[in-house]
Amino acid sequence: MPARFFERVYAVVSQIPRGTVVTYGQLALALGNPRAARTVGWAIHSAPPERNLPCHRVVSASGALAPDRVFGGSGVQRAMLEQEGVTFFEDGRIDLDKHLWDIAPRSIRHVIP
DNA sequence: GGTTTGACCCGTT
DNA sequence: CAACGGGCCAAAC
Repeated sequence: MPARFFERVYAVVSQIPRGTVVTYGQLALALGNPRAARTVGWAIHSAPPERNLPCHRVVSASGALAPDRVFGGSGVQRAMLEQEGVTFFEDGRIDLDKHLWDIAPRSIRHVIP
């Protein structure tokens, strides 16, 4: 029985290194469903807090962060990322060229379909 | 079972 | 450049 989709999302998210970020679409692609970016977003949104996943390291394809309400305040997610060394453009978007994580198939092979 | 819901993505306007 | 619309998929109801 293959792990449920959400579980596979969590498995990959848990391996995102400090100081790097991943996009929803990138995650979906890595899991074999290039068009499931939306579902990935929902999965992360409903991730159980006790798993301590670095969900602040998941961003949109344009480098934009999640709405403020998600992390309970304006600038919260950005502060966490900056603490890890992630840099931003003046318009508030992440510098993806610098910090986007290259998902190595080796590091997620256990969740690849 | 069908319907609804999302922290999306991309092309088009 | 910003806004809009359609497509997409998995879980919850």
